[in-house]
Amino acid sequence: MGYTTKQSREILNCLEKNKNRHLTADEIYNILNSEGISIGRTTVYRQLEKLYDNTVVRRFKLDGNTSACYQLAQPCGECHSHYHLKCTVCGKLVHAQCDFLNELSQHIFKDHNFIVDGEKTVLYGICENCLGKERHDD
Amino acid sequence: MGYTTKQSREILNCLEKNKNRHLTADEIYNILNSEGISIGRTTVYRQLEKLYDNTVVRRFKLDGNTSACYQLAQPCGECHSHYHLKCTVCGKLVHAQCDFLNELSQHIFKDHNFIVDGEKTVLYGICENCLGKERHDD
DNA sequence: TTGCGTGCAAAGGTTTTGCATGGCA
DNA sequence: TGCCATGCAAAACCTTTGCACGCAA
Repeated sequence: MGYTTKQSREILNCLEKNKNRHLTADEIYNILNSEGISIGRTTVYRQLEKLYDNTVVRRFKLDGNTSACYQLAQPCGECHSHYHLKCTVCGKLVHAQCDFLNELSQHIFKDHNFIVDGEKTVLYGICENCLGKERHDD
Repeated sequence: MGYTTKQSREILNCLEKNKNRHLTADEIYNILNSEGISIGRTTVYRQLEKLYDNTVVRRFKLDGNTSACYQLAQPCGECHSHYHLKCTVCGKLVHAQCDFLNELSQHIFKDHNFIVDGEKTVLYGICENCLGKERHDD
C-alpha cells in the first residue's frame, strides 16, 4: 500500500485532529503549512486520493462549495450504524448514533428494492444550534 | 423575477423534458445547441443560478463528478413526501413515494434535534437493476 | 538500489466576471 | 426607453499530469 512518508503521516494526523469536520484539500494544505509543516498541494491531493481509494476517508461534494471535502471514514469505529447529518446553515456534521438507520435501510430494501449506502449518504437539514438563528440570513 | 427570454424558456423546457435525470450545465448547453437552439454557456450558468436561487431547480454535487447537476425541483409536485434515491452505479434517480420519510424526519427531530430537509437529501446506494451486475466493475 | 513519493510548473476542466450589445416589458 | 439578458473573451478556481529529484524500504 505504498510508503509512509513525513507528509502522508502529517495529513493523516491532520484528519485525525479534525475528525468532526469536513476539510477541503486546500484547507489541509493551509493548516499544515501554517503549522510550519512544508507540504505541496499536489501531495495533499495525491495522498487524499489514495486514502479515498482505500476507503480511509470519505469524500463529499457539497452544494455551494465547489471543492471536495474529506473526513476520516471511521471517526468512531461504527459508522455503519450512524446517520450523517449535515447542517446546511453552520456546516457542522453530526454523527447520530442510532439503530433507526437499520430500520430505514431495511424498509428501503424491502419496499423499494434499493440498498442504501450509509457511508455515502448524508442527510441535509438544520441542526439545533441553528434552528433559532435561522431567519438572520437573507 | 426578471425577463422571460427565448433562452430562459428553452432551458426550462429542457429541464422539463429531462425531469427524471440530473443534467450538468454543459449537458444542457450541448442538448440545446444540438437541437439548433443557439445559446451561450454563460447564459446557461446564469439562468441555472437564478432558478436555483428561486428553488425552481435542485442542485447536486456528486462524488466522482466535478460538475454540478441540476434537476427541476418539483418533478411530481409532492417531493416533500418522497425519498430521493440515487444509484451510484447507473446514476438513476428514484423518487420513492412513501410515508416512511415522515417517520424518519420525526424520529430525527425528536431524538436528534435536527430538521431534515427532504428536498436536499439524497440517499445513495444501489438500485435493483444494478444489484445483479455489481461486480462487473473494477 | 529500486521504485514510490514529492513538488514545481503547466495543463485541463468547470464556473464566474467584465463589458459591449441585444431584446423584453 | 430603461433595464435586464446575452455571449464573447478572459479570469478565477479546483484538480490533475509531466517530469526531475528525493527518500523509504
